[in-house]
Amino acid sequence: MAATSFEGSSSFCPALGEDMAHLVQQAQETFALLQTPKAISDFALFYKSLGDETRLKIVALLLLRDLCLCELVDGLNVPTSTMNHHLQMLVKGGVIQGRREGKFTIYHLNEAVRPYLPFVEVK
Amino acid sequence: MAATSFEGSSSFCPALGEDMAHLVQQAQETFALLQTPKAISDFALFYKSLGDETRLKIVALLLLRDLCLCELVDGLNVPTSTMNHHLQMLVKGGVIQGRREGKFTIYHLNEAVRPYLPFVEVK
DNA sequence: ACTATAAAACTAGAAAAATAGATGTATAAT
DNA sequence: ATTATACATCTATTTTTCTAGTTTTATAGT
Repeated sequence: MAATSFEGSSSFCPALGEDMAHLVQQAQETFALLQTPKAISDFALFYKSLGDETRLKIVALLLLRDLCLCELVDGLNVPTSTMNHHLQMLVKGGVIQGRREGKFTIYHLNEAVRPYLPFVEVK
Repeated sequence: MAATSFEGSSSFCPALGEDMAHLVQQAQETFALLQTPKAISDFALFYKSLGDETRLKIVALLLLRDLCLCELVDGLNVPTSTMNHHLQMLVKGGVIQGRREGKFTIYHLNEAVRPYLPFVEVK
């Protein structure tokens, strides 16, 4: 019945069904990213949170020193609610943390992410 | 006329207008990211292109070896046109490159981006 | 060579889902 | 009461995904 030599594959690609299934399995064993649904969703959130020009400017300022929301509003000239929205995206992405100090919330870059910011000058 | 001590600033934030303007200027001098509109847009595109679960899976597979579109379709089980769209986003983001070989387009990870992929196991 | 066929990749367009940004209100600290 | 932040909601825009159709390349047959 089967007209082709490869069961389950109707493709003439370089690597057929069997080969790709094997490669996908190898990737799952190699990268923590692929081992749980949460892992991959966390990584996607991390990159997504950095994929916006305003948020990159926020990160650049936080690389120099910790800043509160109102300072960032002042420096980058965006509305408070918009700034708050962007800061929460960066918190969800694991890029920054906020700590309450009196009536201010001071935002701080997670040091662990520094190596993954290509625009940081490495001396 | 001015009721406050700081012209142009109505804020009692830790750092006021003058201070923030200075910090923003310092950031512009420090980070190439902030020096041209194209630079920041390129970085945003880079991160945006990685901020999607399907595209992270593509990158994981391309870390193992070069693959054509149809192999990725076979391995990740998404429609051809959807895969093509994601591959073009990754190309625009500077994460991968494609080269035509006969009727295939082989996609290849740009080696320069490896250090910025946190999910790569470093041995 | 010429034609027909099929595979692989690309493109166009639209529906569905997610996000950016604005407005207004609520909470917390001084 | 004032200031700083958080939140809830809404609209406009963007992104994701899919269907369908087109182009390019390779192969088979004549």
